[in-house]
Amino acid sequence: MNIQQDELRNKLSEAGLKVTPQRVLILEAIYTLNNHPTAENILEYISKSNPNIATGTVYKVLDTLVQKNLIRRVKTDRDVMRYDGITEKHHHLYCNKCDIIEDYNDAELDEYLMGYFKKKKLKGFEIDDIVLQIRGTFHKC
Amino acid sequence: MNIQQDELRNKLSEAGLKVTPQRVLILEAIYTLNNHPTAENILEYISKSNPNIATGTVYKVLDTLVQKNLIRRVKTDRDVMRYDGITEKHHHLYCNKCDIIEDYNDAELDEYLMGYFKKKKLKGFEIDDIVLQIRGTFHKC
DNA sequence: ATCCTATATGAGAATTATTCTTATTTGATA
DNA sequence: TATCAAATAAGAATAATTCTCATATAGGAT
Ligand SMILES: [Mn+2]
Ligand SMILES: [Mn+2]
Ligand SMILES: [Zn+2]
Ligand SMILES: [Zn+2]
Repeated sequence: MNIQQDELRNKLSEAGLKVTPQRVLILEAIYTLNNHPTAENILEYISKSNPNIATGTVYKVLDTLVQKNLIRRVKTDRDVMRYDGITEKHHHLYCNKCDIIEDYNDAELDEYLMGYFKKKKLKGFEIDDIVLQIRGTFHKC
Repeated sequence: MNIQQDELRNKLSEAGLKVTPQRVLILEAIYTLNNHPTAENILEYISKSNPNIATGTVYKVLDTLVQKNLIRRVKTDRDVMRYDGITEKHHHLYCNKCDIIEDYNDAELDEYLMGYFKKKKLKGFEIDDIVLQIRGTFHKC
């Protein structure tokens, strides 16, 4: 995991952020814990190896990372925030039966949508980004 | 507004819910306050005419209405819940500059997407519903 | 029309997620 | 190695939501 550590450190300093152990740990946790962890998930994971990290620090760092586009917030209809380490365009499958949010990549569809909205301009609105929230149920659930 | 009141009462009893003044008021508030109000928005609106409604009741009723599919929760990346009185399929424009979430209807696109995912089965996942979250900026913002 | 009872509400305490405050520590730069 | 703006720890504070329970009420039964 040391090689990744260097990547993480680079990401942070490229974003103009001081490289602190807490920030590295939090980024690492987000990449390791897939399925769009909550602040609490992250805190819990880190606490195992590093029980002295402060709750407030986790929230503060998460905000900073979002601000610098190193991570993203995930839209949900729950009152707990979830975070996404993948900043490249992708969509989400939301399960009705459990709280898994799975990534869904579809370059073909993205291309279609890009073309579709290039033609069909929405009056009064400049589109930055389109994410599909696909609700449904995993067979395993 | 009395004609609508009857509709609201019908909706409630058709859903198997007792028709209480609070439930009618809350449904009415959601339809009146467009832009996907929060519980607080709803409470504030109702309190003008009905200052004795309890906060807990608003949350309780909102949950009940969601359960019975009379309203929907709206996915956001904020920690306040928002509600949608429109239960028919539609998409959302999220503004980067303000907290407006505007409805977007597009039957043509819906049809395309339905066809697209009918062919392209997602392995292990049964799709119920697809909502586009279109992020961007309103020109006025 | 009145009664009955399961259900809903009001009031406010409790909980949960998140933010804020402040003293202390630390990463990066010179 | 010294400097200092920025970051963290600790825990108090706040905001959103949920819970508890005593009282009220909608709607079916009488
Ligand atoms: Mn994702
Ligand atoms: Mn809507
Ligand atoms: Zn599931
Ligand atoms: Zn706006």
